[in-house]
Amino acid sequence: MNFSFPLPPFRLYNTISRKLEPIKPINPPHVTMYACGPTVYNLAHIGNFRTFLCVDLLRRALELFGYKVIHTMNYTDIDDKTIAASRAAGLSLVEYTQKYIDAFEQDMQTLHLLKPHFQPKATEHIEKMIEFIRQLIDKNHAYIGEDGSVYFRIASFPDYGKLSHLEKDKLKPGSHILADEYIKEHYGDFALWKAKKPEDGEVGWISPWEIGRPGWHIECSTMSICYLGNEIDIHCGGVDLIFPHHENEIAQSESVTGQNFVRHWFHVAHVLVEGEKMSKSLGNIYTIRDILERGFNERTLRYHLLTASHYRQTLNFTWQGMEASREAVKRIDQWLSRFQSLPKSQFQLQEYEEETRFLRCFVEALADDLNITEAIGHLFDWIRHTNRMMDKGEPLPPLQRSWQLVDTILGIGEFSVEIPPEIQTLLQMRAEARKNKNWATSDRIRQQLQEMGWIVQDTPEGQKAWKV
RNA sequence: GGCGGGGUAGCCAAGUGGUAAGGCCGGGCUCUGCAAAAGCCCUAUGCGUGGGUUCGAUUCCCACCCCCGCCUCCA
Repeated sequence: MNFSFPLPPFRLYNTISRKLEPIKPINPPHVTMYACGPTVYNLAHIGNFRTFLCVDLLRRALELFGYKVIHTMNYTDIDDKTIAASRAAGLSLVEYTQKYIDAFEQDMQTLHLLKPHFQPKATEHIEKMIEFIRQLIDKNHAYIGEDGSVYFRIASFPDYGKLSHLEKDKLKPGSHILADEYIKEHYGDFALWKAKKPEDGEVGWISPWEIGRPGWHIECSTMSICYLGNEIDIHCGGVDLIFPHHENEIAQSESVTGQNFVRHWFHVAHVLVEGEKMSKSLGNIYTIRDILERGFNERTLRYHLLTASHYRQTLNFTWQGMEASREAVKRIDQWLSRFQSLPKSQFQLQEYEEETRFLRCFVEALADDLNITEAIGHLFDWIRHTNRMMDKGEPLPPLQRSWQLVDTILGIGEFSVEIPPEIQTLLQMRAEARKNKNWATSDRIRQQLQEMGWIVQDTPEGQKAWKV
């Protein structure tokens, strides 16, 4: 994308420094980005997708700024939950998780998420994890517990706690301390390899230690290094992963490589539903499909999860909020439909100061820690401004061009309706009736179309129809 | 207890040391056979509370009150 103005530095909040910092890629223009993906034991919910949507926004913004992003997102397809759920379903682990991987990919498409370049599965990298753990043991960062599991020794890593800003000496066992905790040297030590237990059923891999399976954190370290290198530019995830997951990843990775693991830590705040945390007992865990069933389309959902608040701000999901977003998307659609139906001859202003100003503001907002909320504000200013020009019949700048740029970021797609033949026929009949000022027939057809799920509007350019 | 985030109009939400973007809702007008859309106008002397610094603070400092998250496997 070429801009007629200089691009500002791209600044992003870095969890580890707690400051806004310019992106400094290791090998510009490439940016290596790893995102902790879903645990595939059920359908992902809107909270999960809010995070992935923000990661997607980050990627799109970086690409707009000319960076070549290499995006990796893993699938956690082995852990307590996947094992338990697959056994309960009477399926093998792979059969079971594949079902939810497929569902997740479908949902990603629904929400117009760009496909990551790599989507590795934990179960396909067991060998590499074993090698990784072996190195940790060799370097005396890990030890074998009495139960045969392998644990990371946090005392061996002086920087432990640098991401979450927790002091390892102050870590105290919580109420949910596990029965086998006494096996570990320090309650902060965490499992790299888990020895097989009866409840694991058939699941287990042969290793230099007991038969078993990898701990959770090791997969991300292994796959991040495997696909993107010892040090990467950006590592993403939900805020809940800061501790212990990402803290542990740092400890493992830096202990093995002796290098800095991640330059920029990007964390997305959580979603609440009607002011409350999503939970099974409240029955307020919504999946993408749940939202669509409520009659909201996927573009509204994407728009809402992306723009209702800044990514570092908790998003309180409400139906009222969804309705507001639906109206906002409709307003954008009306504007698109309006200028797209104008003759080419009306777009005469190749150079238009106001357009440049708008694009500049939009881009600068994004460069300022992905301030999408502000960027959208500029978009609506631009919409109002150009609607006014259209009202007056003034020459217009090439609106399609600026919209395309904006939609590179928003990803809510073009407003395009495929009108089925039967609807087309009714519209023609109505147009005919209107020509003869046969209002009764005109209104009857409009009513009929509405019952069929189509809204029709009369504009100076003729009828316009779209699906509810 | 430790660490962090937040309290801005009916709802959502940016933001700045000089006097409050934007969206939704609501009201008025214009346009229109009607409807819808669109445009224009209106809608916070006010930014949790109390002090302080300042010519001036919602924005800086101090104290206090609420809400939320994390503190071992939840995005």
